Amino acid sequence: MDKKEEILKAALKLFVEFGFHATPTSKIAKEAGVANGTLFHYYKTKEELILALYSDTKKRLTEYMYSNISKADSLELVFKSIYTNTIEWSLENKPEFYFIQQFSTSPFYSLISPEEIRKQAEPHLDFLQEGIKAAVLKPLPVDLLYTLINSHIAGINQYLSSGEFSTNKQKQIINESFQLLWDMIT
Amino acid sequence: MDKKEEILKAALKLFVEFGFHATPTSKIAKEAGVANGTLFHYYKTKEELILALYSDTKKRLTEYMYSNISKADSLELVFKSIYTNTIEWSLENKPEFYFIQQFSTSPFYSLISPEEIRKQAEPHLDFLQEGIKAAVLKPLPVDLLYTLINSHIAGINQYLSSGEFSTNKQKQIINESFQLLWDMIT
DNA sequence: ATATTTGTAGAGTGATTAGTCAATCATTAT
DNA sequence: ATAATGATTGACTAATCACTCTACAAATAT
Repeated sequence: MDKKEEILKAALKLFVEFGFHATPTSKIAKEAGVANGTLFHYYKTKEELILALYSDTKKRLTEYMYSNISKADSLELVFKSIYTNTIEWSLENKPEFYFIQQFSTSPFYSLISPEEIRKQAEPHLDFLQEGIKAAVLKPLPVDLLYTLINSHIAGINQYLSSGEFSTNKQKQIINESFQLLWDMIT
Repeated sequence: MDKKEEILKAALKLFVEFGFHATPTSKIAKEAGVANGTLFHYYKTKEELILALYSDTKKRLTEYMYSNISKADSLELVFKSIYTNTIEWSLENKPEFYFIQQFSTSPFYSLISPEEIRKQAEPHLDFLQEGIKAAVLKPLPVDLLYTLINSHIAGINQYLSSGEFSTNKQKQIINESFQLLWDMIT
């Protein structure tokens, strides 16, 4: 058991349920099964813990997004895989996905340096730029494209999370919503 | 000067800057120019104040969305007016719009009763249902349509807020993004 | 005029919080 | 074996917080 990870896991759970400031570090430590002081041994401040949790979670999402991609496929198929991966991850890791959104619309987000934001978005922007160069995607500003795709995914996640859908129905909605998105940006 | 309004105004400003729990009621009272006790005279608890601020802000947005609509216009033009109104409002009331998103992705959101959520979405859903019946909009589930449109608007707001665009460029992006959205859902 | 309600103030309170600290325990290096 | 470093603990503290309370002022009703 890695205590550092246990602390992150506990923090995620409690932040999602109660919010950042309504979650005392003492409760995080308790939930993680460590002493109060141990938490501050690994993270100098509560803020540092929050930022670390965001970076960690975002990193895990990005890794999953680009997993199981066969480079041989057409750009559309690669794009669809990334899209499907993202929504799958968001549904299989609801607290994590919710946390990312909660964090992004909180004052903590402004504590992330512009460099790190750019660095995190870079692979995605590069991929989109490729699609534009290949004349597959519409020649829109990549930032705009990126934002639209992100919002679309957030919306689909919200829709699928709020209702009760069978696995098949879910897959169908994901496919259909991909087609909507794809038609919009190509 | 209505002190009740001053308190809401102060709370909005501080919540957006610091977050709900990192904003003490004492600071809200100070910013509003009233005494500590006065705040609790109007709002029994801090939670009540937060919920009131959300309802109030959401209500003002909805009112603006449906303003200056000429019923004689085609469904597309009406839809476009609502779309444009919404984005205009979001840009002219950035803190308010940001607050709505901050609130929606916070644990406080679950304190809003399902009835009020339904009631708030109802006019929009009715309007979309109309569009489907008239065979203008694709026959998708209205909830899905609604969520997709909302996300799209949130995305455009984020894009327009993050960069520096001239008024004309802004208008152009709003028009283009409307076309993207319209093509997607019709 | 008098009584009653409502608005306003700000000092006060008990509970809670982030972070510290001195003391052990575990692990590794020499 | 010994030293040194890092991990872990939980009691402790100074500050802060949401909210209360009492007093008084203003407005309204009778």
